[in-house]
Amino acid sequence: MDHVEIFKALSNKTRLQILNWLKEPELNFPEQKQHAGFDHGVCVGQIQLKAGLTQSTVSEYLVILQRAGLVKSTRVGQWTYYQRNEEAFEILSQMIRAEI
Amino acid sequence: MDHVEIFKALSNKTRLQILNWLKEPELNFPEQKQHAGFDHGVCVGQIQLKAGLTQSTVSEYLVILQRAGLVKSTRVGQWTYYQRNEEAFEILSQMIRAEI
DNA sequence: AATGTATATCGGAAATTCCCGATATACCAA
DNA sequence: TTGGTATATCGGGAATTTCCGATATACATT
Repeated sequence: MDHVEIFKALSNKTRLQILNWLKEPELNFPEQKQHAGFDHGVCVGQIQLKAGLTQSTVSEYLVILQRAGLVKSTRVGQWTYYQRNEEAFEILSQMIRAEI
Repeated sequence: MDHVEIFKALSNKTRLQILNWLKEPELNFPEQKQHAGFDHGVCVGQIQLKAGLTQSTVSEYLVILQRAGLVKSTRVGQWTYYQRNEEAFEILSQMIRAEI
């Protein structure tokens, strides 16, 4: 786990917002409820709508978060669902308390 | 407290090292012991020697860490001593657990 | 006052990040 | 197979960060 890579992933307002939105998918992405549940997280299109940036930028941001280990992705049909990796935040919290 | 500013400050290998060195000044900066104690932290020159970067770069990095609230500085004579702001790390750890 | 030392600030070249539009890939439906 | 939708990747202009050398500022000593 590369500390610098994690902090870089967190050094962007939009990426922090995405992580925050993914804490409560039902609340922040109500539109997805009709098409799919939230079992595997939220699909890129929904996140893009809320972020107000282009599809390519949001897709790239999600890859950055995933490479840092902060989110996990699941492919279902033509959709990719992203969800938080809560374990990573717990480890990061401990790491800041003990290692940094 | 600006989250993005804090994470940007932590997104650099040298700055993470400096923060880590400042956890144990006696161990990491033994040379300073003769001239001054560690009551107010470690002076810029000592940190620069260990970092192996130029004086201007290290001074700038310390300002970045200070603006993020991660270190505190004390001016004594012609020296500026920097020490960790432990409270900030505790708050950051909690913030990652609860807010992010 | 003049000189020396410690730190801060300035100006800039190179590298990286931000965010875009265009295009490629993957899957689904008719 | 053809066309439509969802996501990923590519290429790049603009902004930011990295790190440097030069210079400015602050303090101490003589």
